[in-house]
Amino acid sequence: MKREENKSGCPINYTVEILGDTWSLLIVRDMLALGKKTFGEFLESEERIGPSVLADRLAHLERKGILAKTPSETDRRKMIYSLTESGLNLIPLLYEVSSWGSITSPNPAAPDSWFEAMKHDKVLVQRLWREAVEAGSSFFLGPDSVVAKLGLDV
Amino acid sequence: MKREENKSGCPINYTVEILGDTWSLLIVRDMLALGKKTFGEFLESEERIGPSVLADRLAHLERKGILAKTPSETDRRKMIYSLTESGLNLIPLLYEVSSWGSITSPNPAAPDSWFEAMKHDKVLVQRLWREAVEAGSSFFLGPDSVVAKLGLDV
DNA sequence: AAAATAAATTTGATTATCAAAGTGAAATAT
DNA sequence: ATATTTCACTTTGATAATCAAATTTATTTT
Repeated sequence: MKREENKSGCPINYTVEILGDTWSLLIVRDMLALGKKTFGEFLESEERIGPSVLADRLAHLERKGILAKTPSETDRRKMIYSLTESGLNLIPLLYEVSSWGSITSPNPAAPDSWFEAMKHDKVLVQRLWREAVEAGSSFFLGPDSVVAKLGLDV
Repeated sequence: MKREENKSGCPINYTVEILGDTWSLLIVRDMLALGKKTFGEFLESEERIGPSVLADRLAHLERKGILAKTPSETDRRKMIYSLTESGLNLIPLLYEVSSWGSITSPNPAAPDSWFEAMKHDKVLVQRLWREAVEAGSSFFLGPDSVVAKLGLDV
């Protein structure tokens, strides 16, 4: 994938040039859905991304303004990755990516609470998702998670 | 991109493994937004896809059940590509891809009618978009286009 | 002081992508 | 009827991305 080009000004092409690869959206998913924040946590993803590709994708997403990197205050080896405003704005997109995969895949594997959440109004779920992340939680985890607010996974 | 793998059952990963590349969503865009149907029309896209990559992506999307290929009845050289039900179901995803690109890109280039449409209720626009394609039109073109139904581009 | 942990980087092989040229069948023009 | 054009690809050879595995450097824990 010859990245960094500017093949056209089409907004769809813009998004695809930033996120159209195998790993970028999975990293964003790990942040938005599971609250992952460190290199080591991303390395442990279900899909087994390698460290060289991970480092490359994180640098790419940082340069494109999707996420930011700050040193941990408690452990100076660690870097903390967090989403920018543009990264948070990916919630509706990620919701539709997950939704299409859920209805199209012959055997989608996700927590039951995801499939339960899909039965609710999508605008509501997407708003709760943003509020969860802004409060330091994520879709599935934390006291302000979508799962907690909707009373799923009880 | 080592395609055809099954790295996990995650619905997001499922979608990304099918559509996570530079060209697949642009082909779907050309079909849904502009009503393109033939190899030659896709070749003329703004982003200048080459014939070898186009042939590969079309075969990929056909094998994944996003589109179908039938010989033209009027010209036996031509193949007509059309979207399947799964392909039509990409409308909400493509809408969000375009929406994120529109608010994130520093200089998005699209017809004014797209930006006008974004001001309307997204569920309405997505429903009109599907109806347009089902009626043989597309987002921008044809008597049943979204643009026509919303009275944009007058 | 030694061992473990964290965030990457390096290496060398495999795979995808690219632009440019070429192919064969069917339609159109002469 | 013949020549030319159109159309949907395929082939080719170079460039670029991706991969798993091993290594490096700095920090933290034992």
